[in-house]
Amino acid sequence: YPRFNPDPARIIEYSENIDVLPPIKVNQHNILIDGYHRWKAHETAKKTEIPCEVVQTESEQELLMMAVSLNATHGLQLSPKEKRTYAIKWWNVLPIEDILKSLSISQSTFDTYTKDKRKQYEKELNERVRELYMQCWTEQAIADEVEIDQSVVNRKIVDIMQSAEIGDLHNFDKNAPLDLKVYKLWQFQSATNTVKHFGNIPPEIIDNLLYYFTKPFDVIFDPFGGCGSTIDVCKKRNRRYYVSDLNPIPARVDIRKHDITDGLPNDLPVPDFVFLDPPYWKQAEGKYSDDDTDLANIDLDEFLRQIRGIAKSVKRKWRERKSGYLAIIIGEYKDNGKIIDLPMLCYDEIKQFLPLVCRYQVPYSTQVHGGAFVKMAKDKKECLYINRDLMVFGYGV
DNA sequence: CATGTATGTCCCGCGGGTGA
DNA sequence: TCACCCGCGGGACATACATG
Repeated sequence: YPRFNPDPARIIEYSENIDVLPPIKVNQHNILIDGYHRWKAHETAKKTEIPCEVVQTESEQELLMMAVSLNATHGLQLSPKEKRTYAIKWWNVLPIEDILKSLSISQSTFDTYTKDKRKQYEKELNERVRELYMQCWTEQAIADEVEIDQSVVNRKIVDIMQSAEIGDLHNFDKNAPLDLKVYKLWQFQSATNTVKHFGNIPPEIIDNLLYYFTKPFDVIFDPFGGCGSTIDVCKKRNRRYYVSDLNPIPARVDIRKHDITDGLPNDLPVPDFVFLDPPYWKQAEGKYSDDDTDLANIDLDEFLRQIRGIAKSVKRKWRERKSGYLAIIIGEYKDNGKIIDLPMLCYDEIKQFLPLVCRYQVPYSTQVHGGAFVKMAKDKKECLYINRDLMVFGYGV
């Protein structure tokens, strides 16, 4: 029943004239549609029977509609407040003509009732478009998702970029503090990401890379997404991101599932910045997955071949425009006491396609060598590595 | 050639204003 | 609150353009 506040005086008035009241209206399940006051009047007059008209209703919605429209045309009209509530509730759910008719209000009244709701809806729509655009969805895919035309999406995106560029381009530090590194030694406190995932790196590394090598709305590609810290930083810094992983963790729906050993994803836009934080060879064996195609589980030659393949296909993407950066963070690896200089080996592969731009030292924030291993190293007169190399290849714009 | 993006044009509907 | 008018923004559609 649609009315919020019944009128007691009306009930008493009706109860004194029980015999002349028209029948009330219920549906097939004895749900009251029309005649609440008449019904209450019968109760007040201690009657056990009441004349009824039974109608069929298909849905909850139809039932409510019928109740409201009957109410609006006779007896006590719904108050404007009640009408407003129903107008807002039905907007974008029912055809406008039906709403206008049931509430017996004009288009302009309906418009003023629903103004706030429509504004809110528009705002949410734009936010959703922006979100999907930042996740590197194509305009057509966004259009399908939010059920508007591609051209509309295109114009919305132009708006978004124009309105954002003023502040964000030059004030990197505006929204969130940046732990900026001015020397080529990038040491940070610890990995702060709360989601536990082996091999996750401090997000400050990506933050600094974005500062030095990218601008707002650049496309950042991270095929070893892990726990998604790249996404968090990109969101903060207004960068578009395409983050994938062989086995995305369920908690992060915005990490795409993709096996980078199959090549670059075919829906990847031309990236401006590629970030590689690969699980390297047997150091992390089995810690990511048992999948044979996981880079953590393959042998050294195959690992290097994959790195080479990524560099090659990334360069192909940049064939036309000759701009973009590829960064890789990687440390040495010890195999039965024998040191494998992975950074050098990776450098050898990547430099065949892209020139080295810059190289940083990134110390591990946690203890990486056990006591026994340190002793063994001392005995064998060997020094132990304690940092990763962060190498940036590519071309400036 | 296929896919994705931008643009020109038409037109609906919304907002705002006014008077009843 | 409603009817009416009017101006304009934004959405739909078709199509041109860009890119790999």
